[in-house]
Amino acid sequence: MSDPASELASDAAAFRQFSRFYTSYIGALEPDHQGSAVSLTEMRLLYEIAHRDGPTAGELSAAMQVDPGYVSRLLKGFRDRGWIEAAPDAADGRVRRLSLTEHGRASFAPMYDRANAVAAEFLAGLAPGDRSRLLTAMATIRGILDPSEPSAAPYLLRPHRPGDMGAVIAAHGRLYADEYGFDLSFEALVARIAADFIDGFDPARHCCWIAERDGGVVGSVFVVDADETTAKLRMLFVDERARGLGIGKRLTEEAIRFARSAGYRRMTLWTNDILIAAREIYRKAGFDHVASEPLNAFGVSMVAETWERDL
Amino acid sequence: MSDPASELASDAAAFRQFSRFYTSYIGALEPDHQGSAVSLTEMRLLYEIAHRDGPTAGELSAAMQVDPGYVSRLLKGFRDRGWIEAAPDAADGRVRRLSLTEHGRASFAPMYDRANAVAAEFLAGLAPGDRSRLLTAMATIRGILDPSEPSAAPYLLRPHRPGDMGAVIAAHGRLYADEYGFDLSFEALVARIAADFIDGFDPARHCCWIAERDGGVVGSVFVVDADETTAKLRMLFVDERARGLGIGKRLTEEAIRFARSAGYRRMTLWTNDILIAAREIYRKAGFDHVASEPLNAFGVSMVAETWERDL
DNA sequence: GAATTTATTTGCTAAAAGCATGTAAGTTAG
DNA sequence: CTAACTTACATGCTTTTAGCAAATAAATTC
Repeated sequence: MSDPASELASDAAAFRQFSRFYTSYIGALEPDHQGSAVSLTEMRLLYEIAHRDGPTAGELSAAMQVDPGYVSRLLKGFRDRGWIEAAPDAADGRVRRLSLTEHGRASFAPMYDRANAVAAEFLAGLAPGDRSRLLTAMATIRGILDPSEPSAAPYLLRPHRPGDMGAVIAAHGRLYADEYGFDLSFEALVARIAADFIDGFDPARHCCWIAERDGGVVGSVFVVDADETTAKLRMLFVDERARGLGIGKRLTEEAIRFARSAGYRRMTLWTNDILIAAREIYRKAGFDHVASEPLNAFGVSMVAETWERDL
Repeated sequence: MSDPASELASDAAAFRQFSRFYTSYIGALEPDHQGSAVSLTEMRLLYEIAHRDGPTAGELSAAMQVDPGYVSRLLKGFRDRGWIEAAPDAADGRVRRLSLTEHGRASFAPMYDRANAVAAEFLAGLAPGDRSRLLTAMATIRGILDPSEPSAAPYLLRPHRPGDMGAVIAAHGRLYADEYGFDLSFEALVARIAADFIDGFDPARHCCWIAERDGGVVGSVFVVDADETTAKLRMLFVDERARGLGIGKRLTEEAIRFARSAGYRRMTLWTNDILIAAREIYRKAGFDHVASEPLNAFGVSMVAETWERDL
């Protein structure tokens, strides 16, 4: 597993195994096209015609990776059945813009609905949590394989809810242990801070933002009060796997926005010299480094830093 | 979106859209079978023969949902090429058990490897984070759609390490909120217990077991000291998705074993009347219910119970 | 305006896969 | 123990699916 080449090979095997599984699974789930009025390819073609704006035959052939001659033949069949009509293009006399007729739409809809109904029935049989996990996972795969479909936001900011504090604690513990060699006592400290946050939570003065991606917590930021007019930013983190999306910047901005609207006049935060990426985010967000002191904690030596900015 | 029926319908549409996308995507990715020695179906068939133990033609036809006649014909082709051999069954003279010959294995391997190599090359082109997200998402889908394949590795017990306390806290918070309606203050309580455990950790007197499965924490148990001769079992949990594997029983046994070897003479634990499954585990592990008192906490009314056993 | 390119159609063909029937081996009712 | 039925696989025949290559017609380039 440590050898990158063999890891890649086993990933490839897993990938293909999934594909094999999925295609056969879907084959079993899709209503039987055997003997039905339209084949699966015809169905796809109709779908594309319905969901594009006046496509041409060539466009469909290219998009679906189907032989143009075959597409032409299938379209002829649709025309014979009165499902589509082909309007000559104003600019180019060779191409013909295709669209479903009323009759085509009426014929296609029930076929499409029937297939969807089978899928819906299947989904309804799943536990609600599984259903959303399934669709999230599908969106994830789609987002990775098909960059043209940026499928909604790559991440989501939301307030905290049960399970989040633990996730934030776990992420801090793992991250700081892996990257900076902190020992377990750091995770204990974070756990206490999180517990204090919950027990003393005052929505007017405190706030927590959780960054979520693929159903998992990938970032957080907390705002608590240092004194009457000073807010304190705490526990900012972004998971390694979600970096480069601007999540850290966004969380910091949201924290500042909240602090301002809650009436604080200054904001302070505590960090240290080894957290290079975080320092950069703070600097760009308008914080200044105002004090330093050496610190031995969590089994590591570092320089603790205080940063501040006016709001 | 608030209407459950229309939500289900849109989920179904998303589900099918993904399937459409994925099958066409995979079709494009698989090496071109056009003109190649074997068709995709032949490839699947060879794969099934290689990965089953002496399958029969009928078995393959049923599993792959392919016409028996067609399967028979394809098998004949394989036999003609010397790729498979058919041994008559001892019990039933009609059936013939199939297996790859050496030559068949040698012919199949490169085809299979080539397909895997294409997949590997594709995966190598992805960002490393995307690759792991992709495979995780695939495993998620597979786990939901195909519960019969609950991954090879059942589970693993190990001591705690960075990130585990947070995971345990998160699991408690989520689980008790979902199943019993506990509010956030419960998660804060668990966080404090976990923090205290780490800060006061004494390997001779305390212990923590983490149950891990597919790289995630799916269960835990803690042993701390109540007094000189009494051990206290705490924070036993098993994730919903890992139930039925005997993890709860196993964790409890390990906790008892540790307590005994650490020299404790009694073991006590605190639970409540609504945790039916946990109570059953404690009962079977030899604990007796010795005291009850009503409790209002975490936004819920319950009856707190103390259980004990000698070691 | 001839040559070339592009969008679509059509003739031909091959592969893929199903249906119906056949055959031999096994099972069961009388 | 046989006749009737069932099961597992094989074969003949056919349909469906889909590709290649050449044809046609409009558009573009030289």
